[in-house]
Amino acid sequence: MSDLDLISRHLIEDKRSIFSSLSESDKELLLNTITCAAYKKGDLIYKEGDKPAGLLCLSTGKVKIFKEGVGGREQIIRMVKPNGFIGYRALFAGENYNASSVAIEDSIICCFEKDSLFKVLKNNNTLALDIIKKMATELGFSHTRTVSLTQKHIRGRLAESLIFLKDTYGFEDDNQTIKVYLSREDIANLSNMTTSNAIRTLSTFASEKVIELDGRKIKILDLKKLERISELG
Amino acid sequence: MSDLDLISRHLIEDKRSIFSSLSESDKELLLNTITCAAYKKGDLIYKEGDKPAGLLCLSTGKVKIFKEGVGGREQIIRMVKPNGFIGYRALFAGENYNASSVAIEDSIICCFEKDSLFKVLKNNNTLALDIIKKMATELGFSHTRTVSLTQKHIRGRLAESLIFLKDTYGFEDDNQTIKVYLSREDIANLSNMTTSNAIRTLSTFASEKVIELDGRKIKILDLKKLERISELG
DNA sequence: ACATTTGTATGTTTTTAAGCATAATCCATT
DNA sequence: AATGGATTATGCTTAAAAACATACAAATGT
Repeated sequence: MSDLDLISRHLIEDKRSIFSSLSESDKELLLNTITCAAYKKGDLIYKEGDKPAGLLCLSTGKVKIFKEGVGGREQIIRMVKPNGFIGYRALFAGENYNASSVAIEDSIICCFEKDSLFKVLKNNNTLALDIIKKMATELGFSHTRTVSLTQKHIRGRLAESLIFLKDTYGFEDDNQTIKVYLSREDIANLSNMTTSNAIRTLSTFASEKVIELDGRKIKILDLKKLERISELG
Repeated sequence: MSDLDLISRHLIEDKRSIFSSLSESDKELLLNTITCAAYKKGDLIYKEGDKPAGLLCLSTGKVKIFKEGVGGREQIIRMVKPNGFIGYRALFAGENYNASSVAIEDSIICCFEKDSLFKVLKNNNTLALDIIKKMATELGFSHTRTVSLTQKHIRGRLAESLIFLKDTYGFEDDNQTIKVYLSREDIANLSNMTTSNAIRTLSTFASEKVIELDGRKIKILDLKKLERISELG
């Protein structure tokens, strides 16, 4: 059995996978039509307007999903971690992608082929209900985010983003360093601000001993304070 | 048969309803546990933190859905028109509401009881897939809106909101007047700006002959121009 | 019919964050 | 090791929108 076989099998068999409770034959159907690919850091996975070929699932690595707005300025709308889905919204809406996706680390991504997936989906109500639940949760997240990004001030937005990154990717072994290494530009695009302001505000947080900076490494020194900054707006 | 019976039956039987293709017995199950209620303009339907009792569906009237943000400032995240669902996100996510809902016109709202609905949903895959599609579309809308609200300037945001209201509620018989009558404050809360700025910018649009104002009545005189303002940001 | 509140309108000031400029630093590649 | 390009850092200026202030009109309740 090849490495990629193992990888795709794991995506389905893992007990946290929404596919884990499928019948063996359904699992086989999905496995037989899955394709996996490796992406280098910075590689484009898909861009706005592309047609989804299936359901993408991140096996290893990290991925950002963003929309291009006014004057090409990008807004990151989601960060994906291993075992997370990529671009499922467009697939299920029957639309082309209206966001773009780029690997921010070397990544392996598997694609569940569309027709097989829908075939399985038609006969598995639990799966459909799981997807409904997943999307409803994501929609709630999106609404919350809209309000934060529009109403909070720069400090609040940046603090929220740092907490979001911590919640998504967790800490390194030191229990302080956020386990993702973004450029200042990406942090800005996540937090709806200019790169200069992201840099400036990060420095301010560092001088206030809320965080510690070392290149792209961000240590959270005082989570309580960061949460207070986030809530204050 | 009572008026309310007729109303709820119509919600299910109407060919555009997602329930129209259900079996007669499933329809009966839903109908037997439905409850309808009348709301006056300004009435609260539910508020953030409330627990959903079922799937709300607007029969007649108009409803706004909004979140409270920094300092109680509200952001309208959705406007509902007849036959539209209200509060389905929280229900399907298995969460309490994280937005509030208020009737902006006298409205009749029916509630499909939760357990019956899920019973029907478990045995109707097409229905589940329809809901997935609906939510995926809504999620796309939310992302687009996030980018508009954060990146566009005031004029662009207001123009977009006016077009959105036109697309949602349509025109009066004159083919110009937007068929919804919101306070300046609601328009502001829809467009992420202060009430003063909504008033000011509406006046500017009127002086530029893009729209015509008469109290809460808004006539779109030059849709092309409005679209251009919206796209420019 | 009157008072009271709520909503609309518009001018002025202040705050916030974007925009722009420049320098230093870090990387990648030759 | 040298070069060029991207990234990070920081100061300064400008633009955008919020905040504030006031006036007036419309709706609501007594």
